[in-house]
Amino acid sequence: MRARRATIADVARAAGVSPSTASVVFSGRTPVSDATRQRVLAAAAELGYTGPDPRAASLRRGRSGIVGVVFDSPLSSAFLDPVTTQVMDGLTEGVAELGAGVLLLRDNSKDPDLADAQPTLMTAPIDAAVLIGCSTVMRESLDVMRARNIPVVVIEGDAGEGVPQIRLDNREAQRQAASHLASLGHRRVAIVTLPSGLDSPGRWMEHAEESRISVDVTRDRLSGARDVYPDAPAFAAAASSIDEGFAAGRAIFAARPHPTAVIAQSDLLAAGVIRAAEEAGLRVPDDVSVTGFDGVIVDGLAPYALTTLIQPSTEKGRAAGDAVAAMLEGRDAASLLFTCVFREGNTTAPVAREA
Amino acid sequence: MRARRATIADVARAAGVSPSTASVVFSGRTPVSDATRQRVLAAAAELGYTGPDPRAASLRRGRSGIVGVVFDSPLSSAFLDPVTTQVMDGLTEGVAELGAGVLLLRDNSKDPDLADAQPTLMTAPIDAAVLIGCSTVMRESLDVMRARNIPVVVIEGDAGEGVPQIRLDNREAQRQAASHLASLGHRRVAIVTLPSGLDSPGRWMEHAEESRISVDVTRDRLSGARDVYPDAPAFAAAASSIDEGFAAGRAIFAARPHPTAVIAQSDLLAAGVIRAAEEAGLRVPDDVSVTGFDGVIVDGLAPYALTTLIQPSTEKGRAAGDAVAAMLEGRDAASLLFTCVFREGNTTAPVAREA
DNA sequence: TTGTACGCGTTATCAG
DNA sequence: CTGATAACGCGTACAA
Repeated sequence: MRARRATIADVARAAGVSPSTASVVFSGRTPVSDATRQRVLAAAAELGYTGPDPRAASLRRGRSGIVGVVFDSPLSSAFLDPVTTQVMDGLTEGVAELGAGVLLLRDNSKDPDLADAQPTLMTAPIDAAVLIGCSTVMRESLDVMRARNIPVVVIEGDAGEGVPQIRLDNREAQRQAASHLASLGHRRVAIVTLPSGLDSPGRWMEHAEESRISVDVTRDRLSGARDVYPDAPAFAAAASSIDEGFAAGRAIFAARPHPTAVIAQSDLLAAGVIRAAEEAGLRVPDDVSVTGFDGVIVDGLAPYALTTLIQPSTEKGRAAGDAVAAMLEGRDAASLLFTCVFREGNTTAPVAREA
Repeated sequence: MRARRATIADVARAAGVSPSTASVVFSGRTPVSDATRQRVLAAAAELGYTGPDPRAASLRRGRSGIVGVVFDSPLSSAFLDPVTTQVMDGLTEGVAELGAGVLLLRDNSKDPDLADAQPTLMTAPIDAAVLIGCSTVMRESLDVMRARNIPVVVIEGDAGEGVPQIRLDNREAQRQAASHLASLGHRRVAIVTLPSGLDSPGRWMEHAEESRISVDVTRDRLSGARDVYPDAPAFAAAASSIDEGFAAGRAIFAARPHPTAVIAQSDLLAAGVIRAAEEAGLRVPDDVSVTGFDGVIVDGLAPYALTTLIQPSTEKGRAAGDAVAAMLEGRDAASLLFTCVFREGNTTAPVAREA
């Protein structure tokens, strides 16, 4: 057994051709006569050569075929959210056309302990980066990206000027749902928001706090609801999950008289709210209407079909992939604003006449 | 603006030191006097040099700091499963200590169309690979891995000899749950299995088919149940989800007399079965006992606490990371067999006396 | 269609 | 603590 693995040069020598010819046989970027191809392949098989070393190829080409995806939350919790999952789906698909794969990266710019151990935007051999939900951090890393000419795209976040954003018109969409409820006659409405970024536990929010919400999505959706219901009480959930929606719902239906409608900022929250309503002996939508947001399939929610806003999450991921591809080809990518489609399910109904 | 980006050589020249010294300043692998360090850093700042190019470093070092994770299902569906999510969590943590990150790879060895576009085990610059749930495919890729001396580890799958496996004692665990039901007096029991790999739709399985189940996990858990209940009817779900469990439950509770207990091969399935039981007017656990498998938190299942087998999924991921680390350091990694912990929740109870 | 020549940007090694 | 040297393995003009 030879100490050193065979290189393409060895193969070329064995096949009696030049290294460049052998290279071309493997990359297929130039026509090669069938005879030589066979010789090269045979020599490769003989030597146990299995193709160009990706590391060397990536240095030479200046491309690694890897796109970094940066999360601002622990990966474990990120993948709990179906929307993130779908975004990843679209993204992987989008970058696949580019011949690239996706490298999971965690934003630990605020956690210096881990910063060394883990690969980062700065140390990973990536051709481009996609930031998911970055709100404020990582300015430093972003400067480095710029200095290195590494394209960056942000999904639902703001990374400063020059960084294309893929976002949703959250405010307008949420306003639609609110208007829908208003047109059904609902006046006593409660809102369940996504985490606000202010603090962790689920709780009622003061009106004055709302301007300090640091999570863009939460703030924008709330604004949309406020356009219609300026005074509705808002409960900030600790996370986007059925269980947190359930907790919020319990708090909400403890009030007397109970609200006749609840605007939830995500489908998972809405599902939890519905459970809480059932627990409180309220029928949905007869006694209380509930709207969601996202349009994801909530496992186990059947037979309800949420009235919700269907957001094109997979398309957002794809768009990010496309944007990255464009920038990699030297074109520049514009920011994109997606819109939601309102879907009326069976969880909203006209407000019951006050008996 | 200069056409070519500054390299470490430029920095060294500007700082009046040798390239190797400059390199050492950035890698920190050798002590450097404070004075020189400052000079080098200053020169770097001056030239807009932001650190070594990861691609070149990876060629030289022979390490890219990337571990590939190969899924045998679409990424979108893979991340729907909480167990996979947790495994990923442990894995990312495990490889982080190695200073590595995780590259998502899809096994498209049976789908030649995509095989070119997407990066694969063969073309991605990875230091090691972790296969999740690989059952039979990818032999070819595996040979290449071996030829390249790239460590491979498999989680809940079999990649042939020489490839360390991280698995669960599925059979023994499931037998425990079955024995628990037996000790509670249950005789009429139904089983809901994970997908069998035979075909997609959820349906009752013929006894004869069971030997042909191609998914290891499904087969092993079924064997465990069969050790106690050799003749219980088995319904193969189309996927591990609450909705599929619900469908299975409906089929199961349509029978008269209905089973007094259901063994589900996953918690999600169990949650769906419970829903179906409720729908059929059966109380859990009074009228029917249900056991799950995995010990994950099922969002929205409260107030039930499943009787289930808690599997150390995060630890499995971590173990895979550790195994990879070991192999990368030249030590060899042994296969690992994890065990589950039986947890009695409030979804199982003694069988009701036949009235 | 094939071969020649060179550099991609770094870092290990070892001597000073 | 610093510097000289020599790869790492490949792709691609360009010429033949």
